[in-house]
Amino acid sequence: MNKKVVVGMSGGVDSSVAAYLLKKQGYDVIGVTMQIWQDEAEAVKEENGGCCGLSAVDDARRVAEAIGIPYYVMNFKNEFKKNVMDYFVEEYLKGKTPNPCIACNRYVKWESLLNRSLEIGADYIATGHYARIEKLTNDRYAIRNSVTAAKDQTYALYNLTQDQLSKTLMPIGEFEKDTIRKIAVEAGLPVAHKADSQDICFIPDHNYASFLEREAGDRVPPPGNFITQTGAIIGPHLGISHYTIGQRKGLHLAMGHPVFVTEIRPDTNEVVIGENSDVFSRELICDNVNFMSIEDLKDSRKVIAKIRYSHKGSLCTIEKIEQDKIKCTFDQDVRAVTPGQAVVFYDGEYVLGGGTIV
RNA sequence: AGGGCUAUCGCCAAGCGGUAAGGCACAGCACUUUGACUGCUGCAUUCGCAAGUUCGAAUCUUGCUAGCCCUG
Repeated sequence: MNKKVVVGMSGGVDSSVAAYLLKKQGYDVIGVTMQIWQDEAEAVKEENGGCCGLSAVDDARRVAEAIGIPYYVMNFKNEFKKNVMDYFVEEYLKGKTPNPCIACNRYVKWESLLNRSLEIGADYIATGHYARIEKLTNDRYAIRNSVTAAKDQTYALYNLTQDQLSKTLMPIGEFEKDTIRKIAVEAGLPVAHKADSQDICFIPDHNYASFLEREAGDRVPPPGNFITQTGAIIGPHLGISHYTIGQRKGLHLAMGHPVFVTEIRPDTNEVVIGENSDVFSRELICDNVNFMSIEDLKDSRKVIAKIRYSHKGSLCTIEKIEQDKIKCTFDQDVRAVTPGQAVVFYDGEYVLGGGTIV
C-alpha cells in the first residue's frame, strides 16, 4: 500500500508542484487548503498577496483536479488566531517585532495540520517550501538549505520539532524556482504563472498599525517621545508598536540626515533614535531555543547565524549561558538585532537550531 | 515703539541681475512567505506682501508685514 501524504496547498505554484511531484512519485496524495484567517466572503474578493488567503481555495481545487487527487479545505481559524494573530499582537504591544510566519509554521502548519492529517490516516504532510529535510548520522532530522540560494526558506522553519520533521516531505527543495515553474507549465497546472506570495497574509492592506488597533483597542501603547541616546527629547512618536529596530521611514523626523530607531523602551514608552552606525551590534542573546541538527549545545562553537529572513548570514560563536538561553557573538557587527525576531544557526547547509532574540 | 539683522518647498539650506541646487521629511514603485533595511522615481511656473528700476529680478530700490538681536 502506498504511503499517504497530505499536501498543504496554498493555491500557489510551489505547493501545487509539490503535490504533482509526490503524485508522480507514487504517493497517495491528498490536497488540503487551510482556512486560517479569511472569511469566506473576503476570500472570494481576494486577488493576490498572502501565502494563505485569497482565491487560494479556487486555485488549489483546480490544481487538485488537474493532478487527479482528492481535495479538502480544513478550518484552522481558531488555531491560527490563537497561535499567530494573538502572538503577533502581544509581541507588538510589548515593543517587540514578531515573525508570524515562524509561528504559523510551528504551531499551525506543523501542529494542527499535521495532527489532523495523521488522524485521517496520513503518514506525512508535505509543503511547497524551498528546503530539504535529511536524517543525519546522529539520527536527528535537520532542515537543509534548498539547492537554490535565491529562494531558501529554511529560516522560517528552524522551530520545527524532530517529530514534526520525521513526518514531513518537502519535494521541491531539490529544485530551482525556475525549474518549478517549468514543471508547472509542463504539467499544465493552472497556476504556473502566479506571482510569489509575500507580506503578512492576514493583513492584506499592509497596515499592521490599524490591525493592532482593531485587535487590541486601547491596549495599544500610547504616543510618547523620540529621544537621543543621551536622553534629549527630539519629537513625539505614535506609540512604540509603530516601530522596529533599524527603521528609518515613517519617523517624520527631518534631522537633515537619515536617522534610525536604535532601541525601543517599553517601560518608559520611549523610542531611541540614532545614526545608522548606532544600529550595529556585535552580540545578542536568544531564548526559546529549538535544536535541530544537534540535541543540545555543550561547548561553544562557530556557526553562521541569520538574524532575519533575508539575512545572508554572519559568522559567529554561540555558547549556552543558561538553560534555554544562548549567547551569540558575531565576528563582525551585524545591523539591527531586533528583539522578537528569530536567530537561526547553521552548521554548513544544515539548520543547527535557533531561538528568539531577546 | 531708537538702531541692526533676517524673511526661498513640511524642516534645513544654495542662490549675489539671466530665467529656483542639495539634504532631510513625505509619496509611489521595485525588492521581500515577518517587521525592517536598500534601490529607483516623484516632490516650489515660484522665492513674506505690494509697487518700482530693467529686455530680464529670488537676486537692485521703496513701502508694508513678521521674527530675532542690541539700546531705551
